[in-house]
Amino acid sequence: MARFTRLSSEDRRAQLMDVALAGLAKGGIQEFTVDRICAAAGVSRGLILHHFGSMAGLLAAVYARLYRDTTPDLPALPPEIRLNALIEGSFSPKSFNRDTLNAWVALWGQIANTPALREEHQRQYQAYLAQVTEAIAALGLQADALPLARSLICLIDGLCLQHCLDPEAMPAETAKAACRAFLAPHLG
Amino acid sequence: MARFTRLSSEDRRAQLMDVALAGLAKGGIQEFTVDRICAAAGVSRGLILHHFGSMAGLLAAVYARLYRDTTPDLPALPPEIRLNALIEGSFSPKSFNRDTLNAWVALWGQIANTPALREEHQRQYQAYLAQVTEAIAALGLQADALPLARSLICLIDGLCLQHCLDPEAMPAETAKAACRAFLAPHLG
DNA sequence: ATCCTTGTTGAATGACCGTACAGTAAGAGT
DNA sequence: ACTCTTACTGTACGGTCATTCAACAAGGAT
Repeated sequence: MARFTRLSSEDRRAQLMDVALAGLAKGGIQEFTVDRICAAAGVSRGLILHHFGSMAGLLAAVYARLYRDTTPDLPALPPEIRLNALIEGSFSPKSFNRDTLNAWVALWGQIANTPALREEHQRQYQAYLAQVTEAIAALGLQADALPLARSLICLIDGLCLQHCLDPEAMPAETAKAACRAFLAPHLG
Repeated sequence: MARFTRLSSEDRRAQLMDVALAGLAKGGIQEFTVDRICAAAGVSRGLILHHFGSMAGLLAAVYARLYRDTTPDLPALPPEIRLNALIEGSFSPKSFNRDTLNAWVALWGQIANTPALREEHQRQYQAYLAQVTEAIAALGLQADALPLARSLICLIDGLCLQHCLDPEAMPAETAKAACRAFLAPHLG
């Protein structure tokens, strides 16, 4: 009779990241503690450090997971629908809901003061920016794609922040319309 | 020989808010503790609760102070220069620097999980939105001022977030240009 | 000079924090 | 059936946390 189930390192890591992410979504960074995460996952207190080295390591891993789960894989799509997929994906119920955005904002608040998280952010953002820039450049416009991509990302982030702090003031359709209105002058 | 100086309630509150804000700017929400704030202010540990009731009360007061210190008083300006003043003010060195933005992002991360801060945010944002909407409406355009104001605020917030997380990737001039490019199509 | 309001102190409390680590056991490989 | 790797447990540790509260004193009022 096994006293505990022994998972592969990969599976256990995934479980702990999921549980930690759910905590961040529900209660912000205050929920991100060894006790609460291990209790919610049903494992002992020592397991997080075994798999992630430190709480900062888990935080960085959670950030990467959130990025991967909520940003579309643009290069896999035909060039002409990438921008639309970005907008639809960013404001789809899976990404654009209070819980998920709560986790985003909670993580943003830690980036400046957590070196491991900071490095992970640099990595993820750089890849994300490159994808959006490529999606714009692929349309073959005269405009400079890079600053346009930066601005679009900033607008999306701002809209997400707004929805998180005040959901009824920024519904998904309004947010999509704002992005399209922003892009329209540049797309002719 | 006085063992301590006795300030008016107003002065002591202002001092504690300033010290707390400086801590948020320097080290994020981790610096927002009774011990650190009181030590930095040179007062005893009991004083914060005497003046603010709780740490959440101080947090809400700090948020209001940050809002007041970094947003321009638009109604006091002539209508035709208000939007420009908003952009210049939002990205002036006083507001658009890593420390100040670090405090903003740290506070955003707490809004969803701190009722007192949440209420303060609703108050401040509503007043801010009204001012920006009025600044747009005063120009007498055909466009609907309210959604435009919301989008502009989101863009500004997103640009601030970006600068906070990655300053060199989003200098002030780039941010201003993004705002002007956003507004241009609507201003004719 | 005395009183009174209230700003201020600082110790006490009980809960929670992340990390270290020595020991346990699961389950695949042989 | 045995070994070996390593996932896993759970206590212990030194700090830090917000809050409470009874006592103290500063300084204006009278």
